[in-house]
Amino acid sequence: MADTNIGAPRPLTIGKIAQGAGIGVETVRYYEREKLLPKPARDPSSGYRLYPPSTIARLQFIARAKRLGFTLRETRELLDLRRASVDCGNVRSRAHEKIIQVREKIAELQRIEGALLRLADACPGVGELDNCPILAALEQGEPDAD
Amino acid sequence: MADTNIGAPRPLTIGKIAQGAGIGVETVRYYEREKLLPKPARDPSSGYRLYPPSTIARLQFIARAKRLGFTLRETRELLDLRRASVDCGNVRSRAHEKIIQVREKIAELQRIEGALLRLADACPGVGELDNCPILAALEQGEPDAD
DNA sequence: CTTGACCCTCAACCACACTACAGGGTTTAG
DNA sequence: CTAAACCCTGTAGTGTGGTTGAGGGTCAAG
Repeated sequence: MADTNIGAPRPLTIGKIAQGAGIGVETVRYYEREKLLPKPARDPSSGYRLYPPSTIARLQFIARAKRLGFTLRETRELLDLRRASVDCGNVRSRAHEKIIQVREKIAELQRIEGALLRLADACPGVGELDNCPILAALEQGEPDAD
Repeated sequence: MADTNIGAPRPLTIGKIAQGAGIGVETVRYYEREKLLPKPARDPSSGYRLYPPSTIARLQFIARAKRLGFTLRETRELLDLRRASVDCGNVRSRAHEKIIQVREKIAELQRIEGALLRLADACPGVGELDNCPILAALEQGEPDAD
């Protein structure tokens, strides 16, 4: 009875999508102001915002990007890649920039992961941890070639 | 003449380590207040802070962690793992928590990377990008099992 | 021995990303 | 029909992570 009716978009109110994404209603309105969400349709009589269910996924994406150290501005740029379908070459090069960014983050996390693993492994059995060469790895990355 | 004299720690002033790490002098003092850096030695006559060169690596680690979405508090916890050498079991379990955190971040970044790659690939040749299933991937992750 | 670059403390200020009212209208369950 | 639960706009406040400035002392070159 629910999945036979695919023609209807069954729009959700702001409270529903906020709850679905695990964030506050105020935050959703904030993201709209900051252009991370497009302006939604409105109920003509009440003025209530009406969202397609896919908005929940979009909000979850924003939350994930945030946890990964992307600013809202950067996250908006990621989301805008899909909208800029007019100029494909541009999208490609922007996407590649973002891919490089993402790969750098992954590499840095992997270095931290390795250091933490070695740290956890080395711990029981040694008394002097303070000048352990393993820990130096935690504090050293590739030299910045900026 | 430089590497034969390993006995001398040749301490650096705050300006030098800030420049070495690519951050501001004020930020270094801020990190000291926030206990991400231990209180450094001081020149007895001038009161100037004197840092061991390894401080630069520590600051670079902080910068990296920040870019990866760790808060200063979380970064301090990472750095404190080495200091807590007293209680090894504790260090191990804390390190494992952090490893799990780091692996989640890596997995999320890899999903984003994959989505971006497919986006860049799919771009030239199609006219309608808006309801492309590839883009749905960018907006969808594993359901939160929180 | 001065002048400019550097350092000190302390306090105020800033941007970002929310979060919480105030003061109102709407919807819905009983 | 009323009361709770929801929604609206707008403005103000919060926490984090710095940044800037005032008012001063210190060091290195000429």
